[in-house]
Amino acid sequence: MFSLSEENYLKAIYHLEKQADSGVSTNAIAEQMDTKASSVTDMVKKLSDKKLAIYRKYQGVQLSEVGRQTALQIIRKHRLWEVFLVDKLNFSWDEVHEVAEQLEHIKSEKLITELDKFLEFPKRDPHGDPIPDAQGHFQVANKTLLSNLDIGESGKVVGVKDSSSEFLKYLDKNNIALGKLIHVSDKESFDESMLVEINNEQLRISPMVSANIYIKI
Amino acid sequence: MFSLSEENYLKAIYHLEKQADSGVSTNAIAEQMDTKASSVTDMVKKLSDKKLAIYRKYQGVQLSEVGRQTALQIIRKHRLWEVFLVDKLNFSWDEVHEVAEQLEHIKSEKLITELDKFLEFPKRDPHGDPIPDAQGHFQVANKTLLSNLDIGESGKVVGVKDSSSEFLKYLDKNNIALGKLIHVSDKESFDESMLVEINNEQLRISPMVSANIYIKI
DNA sequence: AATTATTTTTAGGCAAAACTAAATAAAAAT
DNA sequence: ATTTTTATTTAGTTTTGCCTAAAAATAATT
Repeated sequence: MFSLSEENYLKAIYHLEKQADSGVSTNAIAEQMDTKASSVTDMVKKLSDKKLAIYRKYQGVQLSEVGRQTALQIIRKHRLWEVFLVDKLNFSWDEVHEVAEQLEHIKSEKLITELDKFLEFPKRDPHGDPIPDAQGHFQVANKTLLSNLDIGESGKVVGVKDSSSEFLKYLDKNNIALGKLIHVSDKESFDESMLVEINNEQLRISPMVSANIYIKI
Repeated sequence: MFSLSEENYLKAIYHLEKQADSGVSTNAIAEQMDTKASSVTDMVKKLSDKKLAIYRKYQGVQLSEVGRQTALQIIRKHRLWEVFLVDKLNFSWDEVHEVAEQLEHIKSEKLITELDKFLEFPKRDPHGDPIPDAQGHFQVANKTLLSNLDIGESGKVVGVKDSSSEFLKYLDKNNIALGKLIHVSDKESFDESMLVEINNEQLRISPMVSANIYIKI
């Protein structure tokens, strides 16, 4: 159907579209994919020819409906495999990304249908991200970043924005995990650091950290 | 490490080496891989440069020790995934090949170690073929083709030589499966067809069939 | 508004892995 | 021992996806 490279571009554009509201820029894609802008231009033309994206020179790209659906199905596979790795194969949440990055490209309708069933239709991946269903539908959680909470507020950890291995390991080390209750005890105005209570302990966290933890109040 | 294409060549050469005792011919590889002889020559040179194979012009190829080990690890992955698909995801033995063909190229040491553990260290795949361990060791079963049995002999079905979907479906339809006892009641000398007893029923099978079922006496 | 800086695109190339067609070597047949 | 057939290799192309360097368009500054 689509090449590995095409699939990766669709995924990257999908993720970038969530942030930027206008068209996604060539440079943004190049950075995300760790490639050169000229390579992006080439591929974006190809996606446009295949009706997977809408592209106007110098104006950036958007996914077409078909492109969006395709991207969602790749994300679906990625996240289901992540659940598999963590729930069944003893991977930790900071180890799954690379492998899921490969597994998401395996082509088999039955494989993914059965995997979904085998995992009992999980709704979220190990990082708290929603898993689209076969129709591309998924629940958008109403969550905010921990950095948005005011002193005295509390909520439950429901996701992470940065899911890099380094950040996840930091969270593990400090016993911050999905589902945990977190309370904002104090906020330092000059550096935006926070004093939070979690696991009945006080912990000081930098704005880098609080801006990457999703909370549901 | 190695490209998808390189891995597929190593696997093909490995399988062909089992039959042909001298070097594997360019044409044999081309046929197996459904490609052209000239493409094979190109790749075989590359494998030779990388010390994965020993190649002398016009004399065919053999795998080096490294090449053999690499091939065995790909086969290990292929067969473990087949077990996973059948045991955990409700695939039937005629549906697994294509998907395992893709999954075998996923690169992750941990993935395969944990998958093996999760499946409780299976020794054979759904077609009765042995699964090499992490060191490339595997049990060679002493089995013969059903076509080699004489009238009056019996044995247990332990494998298939042809594992094409068509053949496996034929076996399913006739209730022939791994582990079943089979008895040779009669053999027609002029067309080599056989009358066998299986599941307490008499069944006439052609030499095409009896030459593709492995039996342990 | 003109200049400068940044972003994006074009043009031309490269490597991998395939192909076709032609040339050469090996094997088989006369 | 030639000739014919078959197998293999070489040479030259193609496609995909990337690259660099130069050109063109857009955005930012003065």
